[in-house]
Amino acid sequence: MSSFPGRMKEYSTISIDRFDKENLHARAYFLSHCHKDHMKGLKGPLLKRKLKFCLTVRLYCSIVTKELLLSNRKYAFWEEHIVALELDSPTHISLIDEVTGESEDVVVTLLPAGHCPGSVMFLFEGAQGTVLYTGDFRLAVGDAARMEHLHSGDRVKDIKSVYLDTTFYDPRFYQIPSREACLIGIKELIQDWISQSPYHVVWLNCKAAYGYEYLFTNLGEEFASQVHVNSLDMYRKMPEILSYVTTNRATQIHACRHPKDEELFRANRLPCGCTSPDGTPLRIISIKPSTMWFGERTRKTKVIVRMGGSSYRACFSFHSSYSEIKDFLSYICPVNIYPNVIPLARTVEEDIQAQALPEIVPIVQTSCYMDCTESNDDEDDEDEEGELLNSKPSVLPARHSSDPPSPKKAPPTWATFFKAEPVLTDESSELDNSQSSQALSTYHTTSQSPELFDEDDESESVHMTSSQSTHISDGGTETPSQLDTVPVQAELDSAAQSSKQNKIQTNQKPENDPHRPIEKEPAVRKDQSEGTDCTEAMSDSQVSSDFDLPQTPGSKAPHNDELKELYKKLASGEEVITRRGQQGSVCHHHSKK
DNA sequence: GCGATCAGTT
DNA sequence: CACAACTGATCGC
Repeated sequence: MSSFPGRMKEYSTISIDRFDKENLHARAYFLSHCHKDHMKGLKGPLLKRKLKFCLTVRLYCSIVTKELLLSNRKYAFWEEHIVALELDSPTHISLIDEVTGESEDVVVTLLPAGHCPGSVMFLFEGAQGTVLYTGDFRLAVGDAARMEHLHSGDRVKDIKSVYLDTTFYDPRFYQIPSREACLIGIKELIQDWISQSPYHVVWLNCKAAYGYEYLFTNLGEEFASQVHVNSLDMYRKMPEILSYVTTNRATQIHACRHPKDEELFRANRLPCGCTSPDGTPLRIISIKPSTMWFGERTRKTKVIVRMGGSSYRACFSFHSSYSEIKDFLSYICPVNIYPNVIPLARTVEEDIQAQALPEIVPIVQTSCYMDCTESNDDEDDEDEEGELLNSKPSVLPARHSSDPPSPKKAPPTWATFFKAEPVLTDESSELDNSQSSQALSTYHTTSQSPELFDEDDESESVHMTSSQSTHISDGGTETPSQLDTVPVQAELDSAAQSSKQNKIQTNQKPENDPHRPIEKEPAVRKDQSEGTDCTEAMSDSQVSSDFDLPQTPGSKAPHNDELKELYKKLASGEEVITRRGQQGSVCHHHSKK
């Protein structure tokens, strides 16, 4: 769950994925994807009112996100204020203060995030440096290298800060099976089941959130059928999704939902109530997509787990694993890393502090991130079994250096979800309980034994239970909403105009940036281990017991009082250097050669 | 009655 | 069993 307060240190007049409280004063808004925890305040009356007076305020997002957002009427009032941007198209934006007229320019580029349809990362470039807000993301190892706009020429851009999806930023979540592997497991399970008879059906127990669409499309493709869902409205303009989903219940694959669906399932009913035409009871299995993770040295990774009876869990993750995050970071080598997800259960006392902690605190400041893992074997948390595949380098993906970025290669498979071509759509039925069930077709007589999926029960170290508490007290001292009811300066919305093909050069080096990385070579060789001075530590205030990251060597934990002061300063927008005791320490980036 | 928040569930 | 959302209780306006 995102706990990003909305604003970044470098470009504080814009708000991202957060629309309440202080964010009401932003000059521009950005939405990385359409999940509720990133839309806090977005339908609020305060914001609605602001839009009436602030004529230059816009909401920037991907085309798909705009489509999904507007498919919910509660956000319809945004329609005239949304600027939908193409992926990978640097766009100039003027951030205008409508009161003073002062203005700041940034160039934003949307990068595919692979988290759900329409999800993007925002790359901002301007006078305050290049910063990346990742939103939530699921990228595979090596994906960063394939993103053209992270590069300038044949080297990685100097990235000052990254605001990072830290959901699984913990060595416990070292690996999560790839999308492809998960898909294969799910396909096998489904194949084995539905091929037994037309009465064998599967229910995909998906949560009410975007992100399962690629499952639907792949399964639809694989089994030459469509997946039953509750509604098609949101996909109205997304033909490549639309063609694989249906509201017709006569299919063997369901992803429909009902408030009591689990209960219904236990009674051998589908959420939609579908039954077979001839009264033969359906044989239903449920498959619940859920995240499964494995330690660094775990050899086999089960992708399907039988829960007993006819329910299964299938591996599925919306977020990158620890090793995927590491790979991403080690490639882009940001100077600062700020967590977007702070998973900790605070004590009451800490909660008090938290009220004054609206701002993000860097968890890492270093000019060389990688190699850090070399030194500390992040508590070998429970990868008991020594196994092969202990290729240490896996932490630090080898390739890079000599590998010139290959932006040509197909970026994260989700590219297709970023298209939203208008398409004529019919409206579809509702839940008319009863008939309408044409005979279930597709009768595969290939009966098979149900034992495909990874069935290695050798002590595998799977999931641990931790408490990724979603209770992070809402940062931000509530300030009386000084709703800027300001005179409107009908400044042309040239601001909102996309001047595409602005291949901006990113060699701007903000002069007054104390954190400025020293001539960074993006490409990182992973062989030398000079990284002992690299830091990998969360600000103590942010560290939950779940994370236990080693503290920066040579640094000391600030006391509560110090932290309080710091938070106050941050809250007031005062410039604060939060650099943590690692002054002279530098991770030299060796040239790629 | 609406919305925000929290606790509990899934 | 790890996401993200829904439900219901409570509180305030």
